[in-house]
Amino acid sequence: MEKYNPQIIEKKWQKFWQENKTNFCDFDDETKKKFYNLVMFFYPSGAKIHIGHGYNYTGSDVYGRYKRLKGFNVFEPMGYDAFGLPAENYAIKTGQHPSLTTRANIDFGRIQLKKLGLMYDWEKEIDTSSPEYYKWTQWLFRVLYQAGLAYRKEAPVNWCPSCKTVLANEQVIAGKCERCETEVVQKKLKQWFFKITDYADKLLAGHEKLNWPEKTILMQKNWIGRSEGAEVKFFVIPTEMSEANGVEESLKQATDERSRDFARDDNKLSVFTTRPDTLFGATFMVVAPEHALITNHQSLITNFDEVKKYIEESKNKSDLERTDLNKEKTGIELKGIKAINPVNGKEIPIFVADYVLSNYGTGAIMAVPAHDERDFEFAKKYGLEIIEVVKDVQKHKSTESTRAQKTQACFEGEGVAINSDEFDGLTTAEFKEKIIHWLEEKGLGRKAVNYKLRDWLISRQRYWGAPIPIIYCDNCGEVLVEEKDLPVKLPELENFKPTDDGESPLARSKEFVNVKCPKCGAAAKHCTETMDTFVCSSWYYLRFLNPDLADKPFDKEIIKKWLPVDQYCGGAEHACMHLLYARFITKVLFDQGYINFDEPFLKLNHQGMILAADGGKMSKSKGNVVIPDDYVKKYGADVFRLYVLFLAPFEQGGSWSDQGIVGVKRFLEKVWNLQEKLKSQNSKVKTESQNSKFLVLLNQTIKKVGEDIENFHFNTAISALMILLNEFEKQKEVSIIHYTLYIILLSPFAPHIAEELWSRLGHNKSIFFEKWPEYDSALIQADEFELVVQVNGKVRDKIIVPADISESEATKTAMNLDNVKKWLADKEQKKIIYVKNKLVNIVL
RNA sequence: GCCGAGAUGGCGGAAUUGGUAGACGCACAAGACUUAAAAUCUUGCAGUGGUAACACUAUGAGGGUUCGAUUCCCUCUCUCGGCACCA
Repeated sequence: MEKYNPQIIEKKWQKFWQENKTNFCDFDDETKKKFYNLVMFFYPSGAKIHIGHGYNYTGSDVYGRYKRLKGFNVFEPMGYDAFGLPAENYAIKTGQHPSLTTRANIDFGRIQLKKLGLMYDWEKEIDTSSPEYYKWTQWLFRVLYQAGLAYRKEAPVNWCPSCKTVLANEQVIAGKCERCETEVVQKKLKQWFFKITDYADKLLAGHEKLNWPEKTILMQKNWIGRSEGAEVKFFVIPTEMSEANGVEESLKQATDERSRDFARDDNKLSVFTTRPDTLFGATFMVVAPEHALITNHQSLITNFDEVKKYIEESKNKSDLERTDLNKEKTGIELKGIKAINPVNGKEIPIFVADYVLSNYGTGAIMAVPAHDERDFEFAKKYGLEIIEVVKDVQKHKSTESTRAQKTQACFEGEGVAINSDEFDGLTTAEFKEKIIHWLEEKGLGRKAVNYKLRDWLISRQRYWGAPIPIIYCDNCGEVLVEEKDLPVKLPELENFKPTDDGESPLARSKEFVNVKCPKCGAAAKHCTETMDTFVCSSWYYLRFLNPDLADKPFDKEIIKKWLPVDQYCGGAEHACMHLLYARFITKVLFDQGYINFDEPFLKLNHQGMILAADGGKMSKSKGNVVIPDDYVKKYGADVFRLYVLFLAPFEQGGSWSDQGIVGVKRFLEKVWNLQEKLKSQNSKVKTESQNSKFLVLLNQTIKKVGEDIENFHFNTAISALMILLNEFEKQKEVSIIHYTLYIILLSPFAPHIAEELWSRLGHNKSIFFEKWPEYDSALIQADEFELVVQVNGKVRDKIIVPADISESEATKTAMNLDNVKKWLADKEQKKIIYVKNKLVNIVL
């Protein structure tokens, strides 16, 4: 018999699949249940398909092939997320136009993917950078705009004063431009946002429906960061006013003056707090450097120069730096103005400090140093008053709790109110409810919900993206491009590098920019920004079902039948961004009546990361990047597929090893050689009952492999297949029936060799038209088992006993073992623990 | 810093409604085959002691609950993913 030669058989079967359209998915097939098996599509940035893709796609493909054998009509598509910064950078680096490099990368990627033997339906390919696709990304922008969910406001961007370009966060290394190492500054630009915050509660509620990893849902929940509390308004008064008239009088005056106009905020400082019960402990206030209060009160602030300098300095710090608890907090008092604590009329100082962020809550806080660690630190540094208002009533009996000691000076937990006038003695929960009521009555505050989630900034001052379909007209303002005028085509620019005034490269094309207003016909300017690539990828799963539709984004009937996605597979790093954006867009399309479901991905699985052999990350600079092609060439795709899935639990990932891969190579060679042991059709089939141990293992393996694939536990499924193979090897002859079952079990993992062995049994059709085997539940239980005998919880002996042994019989047998008697001696037995089918534990 | 996950032999890993720690594979060692090597096959393989039977130790560190803890609880250390313009 010839040797196993993957190079020949893999080419043969890949050709066969293509010619016979084996993987074509007929959406109208009514005979089977649909199964939409989606994997995060490929980003053709210039880096080739690497091990990470190979890992992700193989795992998902094994699952898809298994589902197909289980009788589903499986749809498994692949496409290209082709817009974005890395693709643009690659083009700049190679000096070619991104449309050319992207096309080349896609073509190469497709060849690489086909070599891995993935079950993709190549007739449904999509490319987000094609006008046929981004026409509908622009259509999506229209949907959001018309629903009042797209708006423009000022927001800061990273700006390199030397390169005169906007930089992505990735291009800023330690506060400096990655190219010229100039200090990066923040520059404000008017930019487009999607109002994802309007959907915060819907996004939270939707989690109930999802069969997703717990941790992913938890991360999204924390990212959305819903918290309940109160909005409280503090009056701001000039210090001289309180000095002249006294606090009470000036407060009264201020209240009288403003009472008719509560909404006017310029003389009030509004804060959000989850702990309104600590209001009596608020001894100072802090505003973010960006807060409007500062500019509004510029004339009153006596140390404005100093304040201005501080604001300038904080501009260049990232949120991460600003909120780092380990860094010493800085701040400046706003001299000349004071705030009045609404609950007790006390006059308290106002600071500006960058540990308060402008984009969370109201951009200002009431500081309660006795009960918040950050405020506590700040108060100690600047010598501010600390008033304890919550007593810890929980008995901390453990003396070793270092946390309790650490927070002794600053108790952040819940307890009972003290130093809070008539509220003393209330529990935190009671106090919260009462004080909110009190504040509402006095018009000083109200119940409020706050979210960490921020609106989605979609503007990019970049060339390689979908242009935002908006025209600015002097007469009409923002005008949405009509649907009939879509797509707004990306102009073929020769120079697509960012311009030196912060505008998008699209501003270079006069033809693109100078347009007529669709409403009034006057000369107008086209928006030159492109959309965040996440917008393209937020709806791609819809387009796969109708990649060629020219007059609409998707076909309602097919959508109805095929969505939502049944299984989605991709990296956990997408938990808070792509996965949240796709859910948001889906909910918007649902609310606007375009689709009939409001969650895109019912079930989700993540793959881990494949690390280099030394356990470190793979990187180009280290030269340790593993490219699947090299291994496919050397060992074949089946070996590659098996090895990536065998080396670690799928959701965890692990390190690649050039040595380890030979193990699965040997495994497939053994499977191949099994052909020689096949019983000839004529030989008398011996009764299988003689071999009952083998039959038990066979049935156990069918059960385990199926269940493991269902749970994405591919490594243990492969291990079970290896164990069964080792048993086949011990046999003189292998029954064709068992062999047939085995090939089917192996086929999702190693489709090429399975097809070849299958056809050698005389079959004409692909093995993937077969049925996944059922196991015989009567045959998965062996008739004897190994009983573990413990004394005081330590294993002292093991014996083989019949499966139906009684407790008393088992105990009696166990106690009579020499090695057990030795330990029992003449000691008294306190109790005996018996675990059925497992163990006996004698406790002395 | 904040949010999330993880740590088991020389290596990748297995085992969790609390019940035999180390399945399966790699590496390594010995043997068979061979003129020889490779490949293949057989056997061994957590550590310490012992010819062995067996005993003790061991799942990042320390403590706790339990007849029994890799699994549950507390504290700590380290590693990884995300932190909103990489996608």
